[in-house]
Amino acid sequence: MATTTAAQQRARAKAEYDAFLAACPSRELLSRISGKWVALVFAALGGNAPRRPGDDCTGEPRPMRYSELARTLAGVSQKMLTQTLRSLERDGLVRRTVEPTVPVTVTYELTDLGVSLHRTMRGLKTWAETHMDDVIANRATYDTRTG
Amino acid sequence: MATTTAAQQRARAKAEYDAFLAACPSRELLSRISGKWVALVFAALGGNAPRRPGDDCTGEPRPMRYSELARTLAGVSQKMLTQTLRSLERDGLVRRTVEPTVPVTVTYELTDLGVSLHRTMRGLKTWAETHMDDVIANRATYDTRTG
DNA sequence: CAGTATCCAGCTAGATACTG
DNA sequence: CAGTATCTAGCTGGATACTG
Repeated sequence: MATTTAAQQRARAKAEYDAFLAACPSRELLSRISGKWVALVFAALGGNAPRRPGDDCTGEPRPMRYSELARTLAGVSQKMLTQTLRSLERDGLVRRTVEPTVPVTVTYELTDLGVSLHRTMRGLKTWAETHMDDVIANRATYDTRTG
Repeated sequence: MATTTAAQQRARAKAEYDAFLAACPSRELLSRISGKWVALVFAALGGNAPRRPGDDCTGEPRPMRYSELARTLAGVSQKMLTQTLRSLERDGLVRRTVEPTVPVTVTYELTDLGVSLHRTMRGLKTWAETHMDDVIANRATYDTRTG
């Protein structure tokens, strides 16, 4: 009988790897931007969503109010919008400004860090627009081949 | 009383938006690459993981066998490794080759499409390595400010 | 060697209702 | 207007055991 079982060795490897994964900045970033509404909030605050349906996008970052974001991201629940904005604020990607009017006025805008991340994410957008058709086609082919 | 209730209007907006979201290539791509093991598989097959702990990375894409991948991605379960590889194969990002030896030899390698996506993802990696420290610091500041 | 099959915990996100 | 609070369904990923 070995001094460490296979299960123990796997548990140790897992613990080490979990630590590595948790510390890995790329993984951290991926989980950051892959939230369901994160990319949409970036697009809206980054000026890549039309102000109104049908309008052109300016491509210029601009502040937006909570209710305007809620309208632009049609379908988002209040809970998820607030949660998403809060976590982005916590990470310093979005700035939240409260004006003490009655009722209060709250605006959100991208920080410099947020703008920089938004620019990086547009590389993904470009790849997606260029190649996702191929991916979808590959899926269809695979599915018919395998029944 | 209105002819459509607020709940009905929201449901309609949600249905439309869900369709938009499902069709959005960027969202599709994000969910594709944000799987826990996807980036690691890309790094391994793309030559950005050391062949053995301590080795330098070649940066050259190369085929790897299933067991070699399992060793490189320490901590991955067989289920998740197989599932990840299958889905990448389905999307045409990874090619799976079976040699009918006894027992069988199976190798995985990036396709051209996979290499192209891997290159795009390195933009994220660069941003992460440059800026994630700031993000972590921002988090800490936010947490102390809010208690 | 390279998988399948089954079961289960934890997390993400949505629905709904309420408030300073 | 801009939230908070609570409950819950569904999905992702992990543990474990078995196989051509």
